[in-house]
Amino acid sequence: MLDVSVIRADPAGIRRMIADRNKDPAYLDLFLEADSEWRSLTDRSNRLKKLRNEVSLRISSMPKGPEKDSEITEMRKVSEEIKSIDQRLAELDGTRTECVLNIPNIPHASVPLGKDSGDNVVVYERGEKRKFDFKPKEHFEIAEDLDIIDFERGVKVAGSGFYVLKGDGARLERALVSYFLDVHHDQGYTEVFPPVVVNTAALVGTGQYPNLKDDMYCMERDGLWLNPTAEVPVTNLLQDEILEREQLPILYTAYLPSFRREVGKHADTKGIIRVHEFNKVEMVRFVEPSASYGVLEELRGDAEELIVGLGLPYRVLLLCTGDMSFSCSKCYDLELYAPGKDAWLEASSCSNFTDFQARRARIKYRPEPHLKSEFVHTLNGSGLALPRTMVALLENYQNRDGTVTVPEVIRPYMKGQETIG
RNA sequence: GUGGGGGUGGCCCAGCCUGGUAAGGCGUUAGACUGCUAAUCUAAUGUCCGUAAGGACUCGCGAGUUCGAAUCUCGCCCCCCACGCCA
Repeated sequence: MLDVSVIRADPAGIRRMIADRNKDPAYLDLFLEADSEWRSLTDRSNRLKKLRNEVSLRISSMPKGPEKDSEITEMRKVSEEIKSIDQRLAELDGTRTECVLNIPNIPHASVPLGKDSGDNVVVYERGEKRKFDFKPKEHFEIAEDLDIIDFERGVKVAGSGFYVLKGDGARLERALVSYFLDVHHDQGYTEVFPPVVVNTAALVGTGQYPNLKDDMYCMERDGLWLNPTAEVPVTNLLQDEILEREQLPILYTAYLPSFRREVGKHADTKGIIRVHEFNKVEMVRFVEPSASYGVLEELRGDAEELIVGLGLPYRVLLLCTGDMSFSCSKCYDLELYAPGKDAWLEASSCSNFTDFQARRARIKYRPEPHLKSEFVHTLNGSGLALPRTMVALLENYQNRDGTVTVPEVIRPYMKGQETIG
């Protein structure tokens, strides 16, 4: 969330920003209204409390008698008034909080203005698209022919949008996860394995709640949610903490299944491009504010290293204001080329959240020892999402005879196996 | 799940029975003093409102009683110990 003083200082600028991001400006208007009443009532409540504090202290040393009784009667009335004002204040504060939680982060100056995904900018494209001397198949054909993905049985045990990896498919998935984690380890990340479920406070912290609540699975009975991305549990590991400057930067990587309801999304019914549960390796960084935009480039490089290692063609997109997600100030998408489908698949999203998440989750650090603490900046990026990596890999490495060559960097994780099928 | 103990400022800890507006210590920073360091002394070290002066809030969270709640009452959360159950 934004610093309320930033909102108060330039409401018109914030209104323009919200429009650039295709978000609802109603929360801003409601905030400004509630905030101004909240401030004046806060002042009034404080004055009455001051009076009560003074008189109460005086009462304690007064002798019994009519004078004391009348003071007590008077204060009883004051207390009632305070109570009713504070009730109204609580309502107003609730409104203020709700509003400010629904106002998006401010885009960085380098982010292109744009309406939707059509206005995203292709920064560059790398890796050669392979020339096929046969018609490349789509991933689900390859996988079914090799019996490494079972779609029907996934539906049987969990429903549509779930699938089963089998045999070399399951082994390949596990190998990819290990490869990703090992590369991140060498890049300086500390591996963590957090809970798969998260509470509502954690979702508020990273910004998925309230605006994405319909996209997540909720276990109402226990007040828990299935994480939509490891970003949520990993970033919130440091919720409510004050770090010393020497502790920064902190780099975490995590492998974790992620869950999305995908309501209202156009269904890619065939295959594993859009599913309800998928594995993902995530990178999360906590850094000093002045470093964050430079670190975003590094983070993107960390994800690209995986793609280059796998030998897959890809491109880098800089998202425009209208297409960026709610919490970030700048975001790159990495898209893998899938020749069977002849399409670019988003396999990673690398974002700088500046202090937006840190303020929601109260993650601070002290720039100077024991002086005033400030919010850190948080960043995260996928490295990488498994299903789409799997799709790109199967389609790029397929052979005329229906087999799939295992990329060299993956072979050590599959006991040296060179082909599947 | 049951029983017991606990949650107090950046950290530690007193106060709770017996209500009167958070004591003390540590760490750190600044100043003073001192050849230097250490020690010592003084001050600062949470959030909010306010241009400021100033004020309010803050004792796990929420509600209640009271002129007044860290303190009393009720509900909830979390941690520790023991027992129970269990992959």
